[in-house]
Amino acid sequence: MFTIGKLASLTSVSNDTLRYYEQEGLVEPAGKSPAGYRLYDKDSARRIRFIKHAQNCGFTLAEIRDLLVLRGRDKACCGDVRTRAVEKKLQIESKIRAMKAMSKALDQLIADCANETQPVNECTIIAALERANVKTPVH
Amino acid sequence: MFTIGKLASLTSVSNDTLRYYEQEGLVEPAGKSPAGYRLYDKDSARRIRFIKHAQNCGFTLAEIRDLLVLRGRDKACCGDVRTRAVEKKLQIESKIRAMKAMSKALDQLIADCANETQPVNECTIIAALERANVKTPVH
DNA sequence: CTTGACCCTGGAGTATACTCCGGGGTCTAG
DNA sequence: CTAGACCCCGGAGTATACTCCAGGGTCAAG
Repeated sequence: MFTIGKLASLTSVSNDTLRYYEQEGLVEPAGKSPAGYRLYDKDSARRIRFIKHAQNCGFTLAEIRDLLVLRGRDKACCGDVRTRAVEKKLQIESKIRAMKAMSKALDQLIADCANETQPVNECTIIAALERANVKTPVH
Repeated sequence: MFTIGKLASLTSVSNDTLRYYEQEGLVEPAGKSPAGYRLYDKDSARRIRFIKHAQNCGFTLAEIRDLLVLRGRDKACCGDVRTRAVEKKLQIESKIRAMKAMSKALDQLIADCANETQPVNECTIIAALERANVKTPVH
């Protein structure tokens, strides 16, 4: 069990952010010291890392809360829980496709840059994106 | 040449957002009508779609402006331009890895949900993420 | 028993990316 | 020539995700 500052340095997240996450229902301290200090354990650190990964994947805190709830339900593994998981997966996959297209486009750009004799094609990136026929999800 | 409303409906973006993008230096109308109406062409629509794709990939508007500038430079294809492209690519690839890990984790979750006899493993998502050993870039 | 490093709460402030509004011009169809 | 649908600008408001105080308590070391 350690205090907030330790968790903060373990996860490269500020104390304020951790308190904010708690306020938003994303993490709960494992306990509290007599003086009212928040106390955390290794699972807390895992949870924070998960949140950061998910954020890095483009999820909002609200969505991440959903994912965590989804993970938390030990039994109620039916209907909407599964549906949400499938939804998220489709979302992620569409993002991956978009990102791969971007990556390819950048490859092209980098390649064009490599042989400096050729000027950069005006539309390298856009063309690559359009070839990839990526669908941007409508929010 | 068409007006802002048309571009808005073509790209599923609001008039306000288009004006905001202009203000932020992401798009310029191809021209203006005598009355001062913004006039756009097909390239404008492409550009907007590019912005949306890039946003969907987790780029900020500031970064997208960079990407567009990068794309725009017909000659100055050296040094920092190339460097930035390489940087972006690394960024994207790290995100793709993280997203693949998320996707796999969700697969597992969905699979667990499929045979409802088994309760959901408490740590399915987190465990998968940790197996994937994803590095979250420090901003 | 004080100093410095830590913790608490509540609330205000910031950056990003829109979104909405008021007040007013433009333009096309009837 | 007027009604309705469109456009303009400037500025205020909103949601998200922090970030930074102020004012005060806790605690281990010297």
